[in-house]
Amino acid sequence: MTTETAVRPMRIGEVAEQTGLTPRTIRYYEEIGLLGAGGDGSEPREQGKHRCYTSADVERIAEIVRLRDLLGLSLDQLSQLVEAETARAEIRREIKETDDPARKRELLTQANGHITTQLILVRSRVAELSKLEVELAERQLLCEQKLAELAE
Amino acid sequence: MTTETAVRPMRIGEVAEQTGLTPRTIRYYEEIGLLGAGGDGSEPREQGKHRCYTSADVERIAEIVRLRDLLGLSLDQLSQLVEAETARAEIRREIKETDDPARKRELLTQANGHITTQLILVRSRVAELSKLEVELAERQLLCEQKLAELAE
DNA sequence: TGGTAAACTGACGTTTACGTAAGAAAGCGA
DNA sequence: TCGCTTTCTTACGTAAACGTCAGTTTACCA
Repeated sequence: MTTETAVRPMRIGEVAEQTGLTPRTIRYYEEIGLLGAGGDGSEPREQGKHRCYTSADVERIAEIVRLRDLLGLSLDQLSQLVEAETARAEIRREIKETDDPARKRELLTQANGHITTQLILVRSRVAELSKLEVELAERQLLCEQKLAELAE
Repeated sequence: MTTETAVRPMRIGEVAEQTGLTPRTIRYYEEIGLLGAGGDGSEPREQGKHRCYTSADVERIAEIVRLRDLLGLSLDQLSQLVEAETARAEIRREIKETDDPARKRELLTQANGHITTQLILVRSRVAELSKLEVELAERQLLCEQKLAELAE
């Protein structure tokens, strides 16, 4: 009797459905190094065999897509930003497996750095957009005032 | 003696500098209808003659670039969003020149609609990004907590 | 009224981000 | 084990957004 609630492996088609991407796009992202080579973090997959993903992989991919859409970065910039999300998966895996507290600290610090980088970018983007929003709102107000004057 | 403080006409190179675009890009935007055909709102420019822009044109172009960068839209979507920014320049010009209050009201209402459309888009984008920001911040907190546990 | 810097008009080239087609191989249920 | 669906790899195709000549033409100024 094995653990029934274990990670159900998925193939590329299902991942594509759940992320809104196409299989081709997923392969392409893997090709340019934006996604990890095997699918999940296990052994690098043998030539010709089907890719295999876990639900954790799906979450990571979905998040990359989210960053892509919201920040409008090129895939190249995106790669740098997530600094091979692959590596992060690697990190998470290693965090759970290692017992060395020094190593654990190192990994956590690294992950924290990645998050911080992303936060900085997101926040600056929010700031810029907010500024734009204010300016647009002001113009809208002006427009409405003029309309009100005309109506009196 | 002419009005010395009048609109100083600019040529494409200067506009490029001020907007951070290249002359080619400006011509391209004009080519696809994102920018108006002549430069400024005067007569449509004769074949072969230099394009001529006013500082108002520069502002409009800069704003289009801003929307492009912040929203990450395709130039096609962007065209729809600003609905030929040309038209808006046209509207402004006509607003100043017309004395017909009915026409004026119509133009103002139209301009207001454009602004509203942009505001909706910007606001939804801000909302999405803010949500992402919160999630990233939560993760960051978690990371730091774990690090703190390790350090005790 | 030359001369020169900057601009104009094609037209083809390039990069990014995938789409699409073809033939072979893998997986999985019956 | 057979058959069918889904993937795999390879490779060429494509749309968007410009870059880059090349040969002319303007616009400005000494």
